Amino acid sequence: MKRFGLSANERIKSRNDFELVYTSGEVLFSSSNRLKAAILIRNENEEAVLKTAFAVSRKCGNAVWRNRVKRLLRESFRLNKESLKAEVDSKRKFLLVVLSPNTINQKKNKKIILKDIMNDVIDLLNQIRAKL
RNA sequence: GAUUCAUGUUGGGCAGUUGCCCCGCUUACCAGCGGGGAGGAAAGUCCGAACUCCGCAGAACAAAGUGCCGGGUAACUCCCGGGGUGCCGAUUUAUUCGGUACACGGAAAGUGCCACAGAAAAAACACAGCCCCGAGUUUAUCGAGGGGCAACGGUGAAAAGGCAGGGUAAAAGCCUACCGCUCCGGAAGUAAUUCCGGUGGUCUCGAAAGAGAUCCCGACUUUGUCGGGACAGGGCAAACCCCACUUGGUGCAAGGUCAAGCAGAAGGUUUCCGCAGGGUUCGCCCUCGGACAGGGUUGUUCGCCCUGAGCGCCUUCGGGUAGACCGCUUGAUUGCAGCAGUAAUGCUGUGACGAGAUAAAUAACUGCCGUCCCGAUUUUUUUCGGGAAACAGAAUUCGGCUUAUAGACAUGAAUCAUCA
RNA sequence: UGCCCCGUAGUGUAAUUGGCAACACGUCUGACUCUGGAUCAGAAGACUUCAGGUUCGACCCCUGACGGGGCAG
Repeated sequence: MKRFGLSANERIKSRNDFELVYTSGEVLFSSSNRLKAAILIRNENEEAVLKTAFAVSRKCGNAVWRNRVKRLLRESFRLNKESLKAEVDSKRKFLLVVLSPNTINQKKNKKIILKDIMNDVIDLLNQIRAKL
């Protein structure tokens, strides 16, 4: 397994998993309120599972902007997921995460770069780790 | 030379690290190596097709669309060429040239509408008015009444061909010349269309269309033939409509293959014993007793209690959900050259092809170079620091149209400045 | 991917054979009141989303953009 990779079986791909997260999960907000994360935690599981997805609503901006935000979210998650992964592996949790933008949109943040996203992602990951 | 606008082309490059998607190979479920990975609009979804399934003997109607003519094309609400009309500019004084815009069939098939104003808004019930006759009487520049007329007046977006002359009681295409319109004939052109010539009367038959006779005019093959308007009824069809032409519906989540789970159907299995009792359609069923199996009862054994069902299990079948795969990218493709054509485009030769995802990849960061801007330094060149780089993301595939686009380059127009 | 609807004062709605853009709330000014509210009187506020076209004349008809909303699988 690559250290900073994010391959297909680490991502949420089925519709059932999404409905699980949105119906029975809970929602966390970053400290600056710019991002939000919907998560689902289950304790008893044979093997540790950590799956992620990145969702951006159509109301935030056009297709180019939405794709860019998703790529930046994925990039910052990919670079900072190591400690969360170790926690999940040691405690044998089942964890689903969906990261989304909360207050940022294309009108306010036309040009968006990685530094704008990274700190909020790290903050959200720390919150999730505290919940485990 | 600068700025602005319009049109067209282009839409930064190289290297490294960390990642993602597809293909191939090595491996064996973890990886490694190699190759490839957004656009001119991928957008809007406004048209046209390919392809798919469904429907369909044929015809007609309905509905929708198109609408000067010819060509191109697989097809088109597209493109090219030509014509007409309007506007602008130049030339010039009645034409020619250039640019530009145009949904540009039919208003004489019918229906409808044209507010306000105006007498009247469509084959005029004529307001003010003009002219003639004129009872009457106050004899006048009066006038009941009857008749003729539509020139002139104001309104309006639009008022029933224009102008001039004749004509008349006053008038009128009532007549004439020119123009315009319509129609007819001839010529040019594939056609739209253009050019040239002509565009009178009387009588008879007929509902009309039209036919015939005669006079006149013109032409010619010259005594015969041919041709010869009704000056009418404005606009709107992006109002209904008429005419001509076109169109079956559906859309890759089309459609097809495999197929968990759940539900369904069919079949099999569905404990054994009793000279016990009863019933029987002779397959079997019910009751009782015993064994056997499973469960419960307290931790174990015995004992006791419950159960032995059409339940469960197994096999097969059809349809088919989740899911997987195919459709899925080489095609009405495109660069260059030649030929045909005014052009759109076509043909031939030769070369190229390098996305195929499906909660949806094509990215992030760093450095250097190139472009532009700002600041410092410098006579300038240079150097240093900071900043900017658009519109926008494939989703079955093509042909168009429309819209969005920083900077650079090219062409054209306008304005300003400088020089000659 | 395909399809449908809407756009009018600050806000919510009217206005159709095509003929003066209307109403309510809100805003402003004045009156009443010690002040405010309520009430009364009056006023302002629209290039009818934008750009073209048809027409004498367009919120209305046509074409193209832009924005918003919705539906189906």
